[in-house]
Amino acid sequence: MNLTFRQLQTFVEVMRTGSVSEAGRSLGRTQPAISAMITNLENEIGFLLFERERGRLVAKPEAHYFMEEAEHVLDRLTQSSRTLREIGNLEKGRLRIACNPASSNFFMPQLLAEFLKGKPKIEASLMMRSSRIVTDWIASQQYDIGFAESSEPRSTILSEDFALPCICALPKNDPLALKPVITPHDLDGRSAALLYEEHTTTIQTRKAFQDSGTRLVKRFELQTFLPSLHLVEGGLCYTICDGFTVHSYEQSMGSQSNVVFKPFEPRITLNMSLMTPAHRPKSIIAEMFTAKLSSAASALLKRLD
Amino acid sequence: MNLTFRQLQTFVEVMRTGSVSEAGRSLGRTQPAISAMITNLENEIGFLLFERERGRLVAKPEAHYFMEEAEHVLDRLTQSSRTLREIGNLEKGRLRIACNPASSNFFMPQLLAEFLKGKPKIEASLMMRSSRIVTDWIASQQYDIGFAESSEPRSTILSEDFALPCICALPKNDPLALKPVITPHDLDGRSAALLYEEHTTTIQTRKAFQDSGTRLVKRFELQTFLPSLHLVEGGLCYTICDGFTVHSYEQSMGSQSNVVFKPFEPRITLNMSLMTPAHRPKSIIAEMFTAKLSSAASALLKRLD
DNA sequence: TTGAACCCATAGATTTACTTTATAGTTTTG
DNA sequence: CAAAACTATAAAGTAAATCTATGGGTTCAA
Repeated sequence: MNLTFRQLQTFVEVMRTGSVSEAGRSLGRTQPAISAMITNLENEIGFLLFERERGRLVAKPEAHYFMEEAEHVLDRLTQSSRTLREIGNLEKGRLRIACNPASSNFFMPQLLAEFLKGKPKIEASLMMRSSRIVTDWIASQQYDIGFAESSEPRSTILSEDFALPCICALPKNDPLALKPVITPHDLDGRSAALLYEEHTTTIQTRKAFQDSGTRLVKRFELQTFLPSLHLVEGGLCYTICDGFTVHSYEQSMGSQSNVVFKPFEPRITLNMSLMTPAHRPKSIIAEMFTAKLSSAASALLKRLD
Repeated sequence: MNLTFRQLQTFVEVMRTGSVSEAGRSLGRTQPAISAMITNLENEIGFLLFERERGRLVAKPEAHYFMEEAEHVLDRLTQSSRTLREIGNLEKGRLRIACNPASSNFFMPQLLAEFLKGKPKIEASLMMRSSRIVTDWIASQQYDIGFAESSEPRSTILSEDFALPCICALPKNDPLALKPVITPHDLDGRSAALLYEEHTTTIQTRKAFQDSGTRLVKRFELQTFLPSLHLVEGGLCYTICDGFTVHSYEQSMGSQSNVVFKPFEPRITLNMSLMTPAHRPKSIIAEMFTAKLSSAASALLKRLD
């Protein structure tokens, strides 16, 4: 016995309308089509579902029994159709994102919020971890999308890289704020806020000062750049921070900030990677968000230049 | 979007086996058939379920999502198929039977037990009530099958009638036990056990004695005949009882009984009706049992003659 | 590196299943 | 009693799924 969707649908409609002709009308088919399909169904299951009395169909008790089953099946099927349509329309799905602290303050949450607008059924998670952990999570396929500082390429990770220039932050009233570009000479001997020594920005900054024979004075050592901007605000130091932090600060402060951002030469870059697990297909929703993230990162890169 | 079971089945098999070719083998179809059906499914739902990587199919996350749905639908469908098969094999169904007291002792329960042998999923009920109530229950379609003393024909009831001759019960050692047929003259003036005056057997018995000018001496009045046979056993009376009671007594006593049964002339008949609701289709199981009951009643009728 | 054995996709022919049209027999209805 | 329901059946047409045949790609081992 091999039931088909068409048979169930036809049977249910005949039961509901109580007539072959009416079912045909309601299903947009002709009466003989319905009649033949019911006859065929009966032959297939091996017993009569209806009795033909005076030219009409009368449902046998077995038909009522079968009716419940058929309706359940059809309900499940239409539910599946709806689910598929939702997936196709990007209304439904799952999105697991991990990012590093710098991008987690404003950049990523803003992007995600915008992306999820009008998609209430998307189940999304955004986790903030160190870049090393984010990378591991992508390699182990625990997350769909990772955005963090670049590390050694791995075969298990597909990544798109962005070299984001770091920007020098100075107090608004600092005379240097009038210069279009800041160099180590401008900052010779002044108090700086830096990250821990192993961080790529710290290493690059030290090298820049060393190469130009100027003095880098570390007055503050922090885990992330964002708090350092409040120190700059207070005139306590300058800092050369990443673009995400600039973005975060501008978003949170608006125009009434007491800090100005200036390009720094030589370039100190923060290499960010947009990572996805290799050897595994991406969900449609993940592909869409990856594209959005990629273009947002490019836009930020362009703005920082 | 209009999903078919064939599509779901094909998709599920491809997911399970992880390959179009393997799914084709397992489904008894060719690889191109599967390939085309998957492509078609993808076109219909509007997004790709698989990625084609180096000549292989790799399921996208959406496919896993869809897989659960598809399996649910198919599970329900195969369950429905099984239910239908069970109904077709008379393994499943419902049977509501009502019968009068006389047939409820042995006749009906034996018949039902035999019928239900090997049909554990049949939900059967057998109720004993007066013939009047049984008839009402059938007319009101509360029961599928009724077996009771005949009453006036009703348009709401289909019935098959059986005129069962009543049989004279005598003590084994009674000289009359040697006669092949008993008549009112043989019993003139002897103690009898009868049912209540309104009962058809009582009326017919009285008339038989009256017509032959002999005396009917009612020593016992009972609701049913079965207890009267124990009085006959004790040599206290004779009785002219219905065939079901004879059947019940023989079944319960076996051969070591102290009662003999002899035909009685003129005939006293108990009219029984096998009733089913008119204007409503019978279930297959009810039809089967009706047929069995009909032939059992005919057999009993034949045996009593 | 080359051939064998896999894999999947596509095209054209074929088969199958379903539908429509046409028709006839019933029953119900006005 | 005629008209308008209803269902069933047969024949013809259509759409969908399948098969055969083929080609291109990958993997594996000799």
